[in-house]
Amino acid sequence: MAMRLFSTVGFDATTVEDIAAAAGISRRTFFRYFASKNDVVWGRFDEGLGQLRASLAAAPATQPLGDALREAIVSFNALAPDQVAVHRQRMSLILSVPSLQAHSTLMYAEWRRVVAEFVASRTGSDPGGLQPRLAGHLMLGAAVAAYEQWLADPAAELTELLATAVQRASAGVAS
Amino acid sequence: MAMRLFSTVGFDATTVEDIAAAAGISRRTFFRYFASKNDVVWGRFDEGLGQLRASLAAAPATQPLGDALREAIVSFNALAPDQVAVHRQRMSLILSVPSLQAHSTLMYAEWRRVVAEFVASRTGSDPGGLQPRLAGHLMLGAAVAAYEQWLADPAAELTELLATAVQRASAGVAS
DNA sequence: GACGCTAGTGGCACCCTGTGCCAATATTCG
DNA sequence: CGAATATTGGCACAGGGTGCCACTAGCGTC
Repeated sequence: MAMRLFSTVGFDATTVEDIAAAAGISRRTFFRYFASKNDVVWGRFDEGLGQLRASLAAAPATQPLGDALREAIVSFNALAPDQVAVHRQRMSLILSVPSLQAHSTLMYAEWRRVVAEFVASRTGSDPGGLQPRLAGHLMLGAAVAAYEQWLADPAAELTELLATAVQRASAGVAS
Repeated sequence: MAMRLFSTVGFDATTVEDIAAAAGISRRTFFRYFASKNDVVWGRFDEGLGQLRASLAAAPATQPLGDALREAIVSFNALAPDQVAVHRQRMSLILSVPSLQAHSTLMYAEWRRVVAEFVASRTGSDPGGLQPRLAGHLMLGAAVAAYEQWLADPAAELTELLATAVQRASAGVAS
């Protein structure tokens, strides 16, 4: 609903007042449902993080670190066909609107933490150490690069781009 | 000057009004020197980017891609001993204050572009392609991970952390 | 020195996001 | 039904950021 406004009027040009009016609630109430205007675009991202965490935890211990990460990240970003258009819209906003681009970093921080903790648990190291932290950053970088590429090329397959990018990036993760 | 306020009072608690007053100018004039309060912390970052670009361009063509990137990034972040404390302060703010953390993404975008363009020029590919873009993200991830580690451990050597992190990350950059 | 041009400055009003506070209104439970 | 409790909405406010305009400082020219 709000997304419709964002895509027609533009994110910056849409005020919280507008969104609230469209939703039939007051401005004040809007801020009880969303911590910020930015958060509207992200939906239930934190729930998705739980899935990612679970998916990583479920990886067989015999599976190489890089493979486990790749599979989890790819499936984390798998989409039902009818959601592709919406998701493309969403990601397009996140990666192109400065305000959202900036805000994304705060969302990604948690995402990186999930990856770092998994890597730490696998290597028996401190999640705050260089290797797990680096792994989080590299995996994130790969994912974002894949998304940018996906948005730039409508014909491209997100899943493939992600697999390729994560694959390459994981070369730097192996101890 | 403004940094002093940030480190004593805190970034969020310091208003633009405060900064302007401390600098002996008006609020309105402040915004003619800085596009935003966030930008105060970044100083002349774009000038530094020019150096990075030049440093990369100056790398001998025979030097492997990864080595060229590592050397350029390490020297880009080299500091005179008397600037270490200030820089630590600055980076600590950038990496811990949410508002600055978010804003940093916008700064990093240019940084990544520099790396991507260099990689593209080396591999004769499109700077907007997956590989150069991925290289930008991986190098950035490595650099940020190194910085986080540096801040977490006062005894650590930034140069070494950067070299290590970039070294690992560049495994994913080689064609 | 007087004049006019220009760049820098500051003040003002304004919009927007985000938050604290409190009254009003639903909703649920006894 | 009545009381306890969420949910809501209105209001006022702080703070970042911007457009507009008047004022002033500086500087070259005559």
